Amino acid sequence: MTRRRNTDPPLSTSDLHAAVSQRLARHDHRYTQGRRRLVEAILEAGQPVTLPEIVVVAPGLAPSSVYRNLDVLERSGVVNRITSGGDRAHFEFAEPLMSHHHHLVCVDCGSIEDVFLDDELEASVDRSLAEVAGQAGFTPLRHSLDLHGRCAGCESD
Amino acid sequence: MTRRRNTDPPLSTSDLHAAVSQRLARHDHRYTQGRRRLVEAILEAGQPVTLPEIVVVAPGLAPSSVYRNLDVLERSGVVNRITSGGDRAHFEFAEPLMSHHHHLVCVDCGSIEDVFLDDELEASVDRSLAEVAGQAGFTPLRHSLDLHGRCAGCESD
DNA sequence: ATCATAATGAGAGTAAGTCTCATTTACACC
DNA sequence: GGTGTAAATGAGACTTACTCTCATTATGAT
Ligand SMILES: [Zn+2]
Ligand SMILES: [Zn+2]
Ligand SMILES: [Zn+2]
Ligand SMILES: [Zn+2]
Repeated sequence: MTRRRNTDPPLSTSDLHAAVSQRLARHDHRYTQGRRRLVEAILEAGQPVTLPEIVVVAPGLAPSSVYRNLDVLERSGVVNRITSGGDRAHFEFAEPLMSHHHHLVCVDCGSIEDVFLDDELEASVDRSLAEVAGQAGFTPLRHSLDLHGRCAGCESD
Repeated sequence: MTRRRNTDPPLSTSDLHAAVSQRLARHDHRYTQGRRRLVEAILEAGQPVTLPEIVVVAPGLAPSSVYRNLDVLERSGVVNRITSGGDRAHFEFAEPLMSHHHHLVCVDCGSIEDVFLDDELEASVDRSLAEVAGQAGFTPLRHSLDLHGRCAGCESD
């Protein structure tokens, strides 16, 4: 598994758009204005976002279209859907558009924050998971590692 | 974080019931017949189960009561809710009623299988997570580590 | 046994997310 | 720049996993 590292420089906005366009084209999808605005809304957020958060940042986007396009972007490898944060799904850019990382999930408010672990630990995790997967006849795609707890805001209440 | 290990002997059924009863009592809840049957259904499954799977194994349990009781059991520290497997939540016994472990999540069928990693890796993971949590002012409770991929059944299609 | 309180269950209600379909937009070709 | 074709859009109906309500029943303490 080769992946973007914490120490890699971030993609520029134009590189991001180019990469998204390329991935959509590979799946015979068009990079329309609505999808551009959706991608920019996720980029501006800088953290995993829910649908209402997207619509606030990018008003005028129809919820039904945003849902459909998040689906298209997910299937095209542009975004990841995160289901750890309560009843609303969060979305963020998928690797390699974003460096490999993990999440602090608040059990009270459901907010999700990105964190980066060092590459040695990631390698050990992948090795161990590959081993148990092999024993189960399971074909690995990616791992997710969340720390559940209370964020600074909720802890102080 | 002290936790049950892979190498610990499993709890006997009567020990399980006693532990569940104690945890419920601690939260001023009663260990009723319905809750006993629910706990036994989860025990018999031996893997994380969804509500329909519970109702098949334990017919006669009213879905509304099962949902309510899964909630009570979760708040009492008896079961964990797993939301990684598609649109239905899966439930399993929480630590320390079950040894600490992780999940193989099939991206096609949503099934979830338990896997156990060695204690050294778990310790490294906890150490790294504690570090990034501290930097973010985040209070850790537990980690979750899933491997997403395709199970043997779905891969062969 | 009695009592106070918690649990039950049938069904109504909620809300995140999906589907439908008439209209609009994007791209390929000229 | 026009034209044609297939994909994308969006308003709203629909689905469904789950929660809530409330009249009835089971539970455990005394
Ligand atoms: Zn993230
Ligand atoms: Zn990782
Ligand atoms: Zn498990
Ligand atoms: Zn672990």
